[in-house]
Amino acid sequence: MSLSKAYTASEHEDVIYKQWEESGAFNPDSADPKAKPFSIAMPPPNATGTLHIGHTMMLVLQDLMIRYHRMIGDKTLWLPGTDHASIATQNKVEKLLAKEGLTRHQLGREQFIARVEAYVAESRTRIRTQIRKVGASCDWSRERYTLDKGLSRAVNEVFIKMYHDGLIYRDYRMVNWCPRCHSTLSDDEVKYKPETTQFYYFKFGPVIIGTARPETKFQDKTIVVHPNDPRYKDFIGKEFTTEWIEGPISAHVIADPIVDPEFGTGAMTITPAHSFEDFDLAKKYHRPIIKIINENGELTDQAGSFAGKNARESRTAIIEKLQAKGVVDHIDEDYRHNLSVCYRCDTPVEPLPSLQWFVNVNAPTHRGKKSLKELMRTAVESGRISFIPPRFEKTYFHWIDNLRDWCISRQIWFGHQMPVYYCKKDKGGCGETLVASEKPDICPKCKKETLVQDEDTFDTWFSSGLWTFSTLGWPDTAEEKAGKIKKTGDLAAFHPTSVMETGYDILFFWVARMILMSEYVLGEEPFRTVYLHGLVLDIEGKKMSKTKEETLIDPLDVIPKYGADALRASMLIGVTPGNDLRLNEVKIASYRNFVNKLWNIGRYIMEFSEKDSVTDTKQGLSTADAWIISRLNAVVDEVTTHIEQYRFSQAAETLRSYTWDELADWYVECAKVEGGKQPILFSILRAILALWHPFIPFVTEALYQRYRELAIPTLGDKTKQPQQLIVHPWPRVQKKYTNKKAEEDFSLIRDIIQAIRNARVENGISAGQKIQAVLYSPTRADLIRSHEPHLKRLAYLDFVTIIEKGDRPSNAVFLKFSDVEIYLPLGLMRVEEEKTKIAKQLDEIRTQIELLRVRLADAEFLAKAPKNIVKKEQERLADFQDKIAHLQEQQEKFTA
RNA sequence: GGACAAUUAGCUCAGUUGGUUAGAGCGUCCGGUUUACAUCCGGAAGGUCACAGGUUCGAAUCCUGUAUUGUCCACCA
Repeated sequence: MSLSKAYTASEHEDVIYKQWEESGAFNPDSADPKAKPFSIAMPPPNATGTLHIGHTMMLVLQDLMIRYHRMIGDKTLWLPGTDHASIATQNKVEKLLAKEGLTRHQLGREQFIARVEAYVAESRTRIRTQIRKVGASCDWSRERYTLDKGLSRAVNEVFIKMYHDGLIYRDYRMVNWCPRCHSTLSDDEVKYKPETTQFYYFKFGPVIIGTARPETKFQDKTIVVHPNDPRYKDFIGKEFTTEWIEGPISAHVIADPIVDPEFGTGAMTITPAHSFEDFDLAKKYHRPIIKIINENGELTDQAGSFAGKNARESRTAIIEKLQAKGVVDHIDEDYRHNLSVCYRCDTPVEPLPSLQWFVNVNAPTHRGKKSLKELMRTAVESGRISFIPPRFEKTYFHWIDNLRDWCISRQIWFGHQMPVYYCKKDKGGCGETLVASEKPDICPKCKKETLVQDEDTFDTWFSSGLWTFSTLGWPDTAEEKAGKIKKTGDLAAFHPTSVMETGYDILFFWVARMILMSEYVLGEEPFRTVYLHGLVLDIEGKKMSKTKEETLIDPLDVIPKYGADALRASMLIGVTPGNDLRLNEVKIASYRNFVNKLWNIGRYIMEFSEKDSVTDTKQGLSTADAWIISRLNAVVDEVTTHIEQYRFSQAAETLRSYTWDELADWYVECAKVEGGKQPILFSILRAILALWHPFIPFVTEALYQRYRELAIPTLGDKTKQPQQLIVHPWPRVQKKYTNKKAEEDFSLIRDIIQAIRNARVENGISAGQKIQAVLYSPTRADLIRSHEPHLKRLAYLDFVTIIEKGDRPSNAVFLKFSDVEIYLPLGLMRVEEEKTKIAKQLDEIRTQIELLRVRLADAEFLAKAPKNIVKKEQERLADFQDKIAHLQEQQEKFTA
């Protein structure tokens, strides 16, 4: 079967993926057990539906690293999975239910969870297919899900461990509450939206106070001012009665330096239950915490006639009422601040006091008495974990410094339920709180069957924080004795993982928490390198969103159209770590062309190159042969270094330039002239297919399989030819093929041809028209003579004269490289244009010469610059002077 | 308010520790179906590397400041 003229990705991709999967290549168990391990835990996509372009980004980068390491012979594991994503998934299903006119409360916890599980099962199936579409070579036999039994056990074990270590506590504290999700949110789960709103000034007893949230102020009975504020000095400690929303209220004035005299009127009231700062103040001065807003966002009985009404919606009515009482001093209509909203549903967050579970990040742990904060910090400070790009280390440290205790309980139904049991007093129990991995039948204290499990579930990041090791069989694969941990199985083989590759947007949510968990639980880092990629933006530089269909790139639309390889290339080339990527369809289409070009290079080599004379190689290599092989050697070296240094884009750029500019444009053309080049062409093809494979696995695999069918002997290459490219050894640098002489010789031939082509176009010679050339060179005539057929074909010449000495033609276009002079006697030569061109060149070179002369006359430069640089500059000057002499010579010929 | 990026050709972006005349892709212009590829080939035009200082023999690259854009963090009632 021959290859088609154009590469149609959709005809190959699914077939090839199936072959890979069935071959077992994805599973590290098929690698040499003694090989060096390389592992990546795939960031588990949320089980909320479908993959988007951001997921493709991570898959593509990770697959590149995984394929490279597999090819260099590492025991390579890429472990895939999905995250139950408690709030996100619950919200999604709630939205679906809403379409049926149902709420989760109507269904009840059990039925609701069943609905969510069904939805998740469907999502997971869909996600698996989508991951395959991108070409991700992950080990499906080790796929995990955060709600798997083993992983759920891991969550309980860690919680219990922390509890007994004194790191977990339950407290009535201010939390971020989302009235829509009906749950707490951690500090990181709160987003801020700039907003312009009203800021109200009220006459409150003797002072005027300002607020943006009058609906929280029903029971404000304390005024705070700055102790040194002269305006209020006399009021401090005084008590008074004032007219307020629901009638007169008595309040008194205290002083605290927390108040900023510059802000508003410099006087504020304390709302203990609905502001983080006020809560702390209220505790400091022993004020009662009175809840004005409940968990539904409604006003409580404390709001008198407003009780039961939505708090935010009541604001206008409250203001009207206060206005009627003449309490409103004035209203600032242009108050700009940030509104706190839920990161999952955009609903304004209500700070309110609530009884929740927290992780203490400052208390000493059993790991050398270091706090969790310190553990997180030292893992990076010590250099055990490094970031790419490194600047994110600063961001990470800054986050740690500002970290407060982590609220881990959520009032969400879907997730890991807290392993906490209460002996209920209202059932006749003793009120004991019990933390245990399994529910005990009876209360161990009062021996009654009165235990009820805590209804709350864990913050989803608590479980995903364990991802690098819970997926490798922890806790069964580790044993801790006297502070020493013994790992077994996959955990011993693959942890710490090698690289964590993810978007910088979840640095805090996830990356930091994985470091926390692994350092605490295992006393080792979860990964050695953190590679952070940027966001995928649309052409306008905005984050892609489903609502903007015109600029949205959906991998599932694009892959069938352009191929997964094209999409992969467009996300790998011209992209640098940590920087956002603007993506559009035009870019993907251009890489489709790029893939097709590679296909055709392969197709030419395998199906059109001359098949005879395998023996030719015995006669030695031609200049072109030696050159392309020498260059390949350099390219293998460069590409390998770039990949090892995580410079993927530069690796691809190096390869692209070799494949196009050297192999396709020059060597293949020379091979046509010289003939009988199959062994070399095949050898090079195989190497570049291997080098390209991590970037564009499908087209390279498709070509390789055809290659194997043909079984053409290659040049001195004894490396194994496995059935599939995915397990082909990575090309190695072979120093004996490095040939600087051939590189120099060939570049002279190339320069000559290019100069002739250029002169042809500039003199209006049509592409098909053959011309004559006279080449003069005292030292390189033999080399040129041996490339006469090349010159003829590639520069479109019908007659070439090559001489060492003697007369040169006059009235011809004249070009020069080192001692090679080229004369093109063109009948219709454009004399004026030639003259102008020469004059322009002379100008440019003279400027350069002037610069160089100044530099080389500079004593400081000569004294301080390295010798090789000085030497280079001297050579350049000589070169320029040489050139200028020839240009002048040429000029004279025209004027003659 | 603090921090971090980015600013290089019309567009999207590279440019590894400072060292030739700063590169690529796309786009533009001119020419072309030469038996792998028009999803192609040949040729060309196009940049005072945001701005102002500084360090250096030498700066797109290092330092300081400014401007613009973006992101993150904090947040005052």
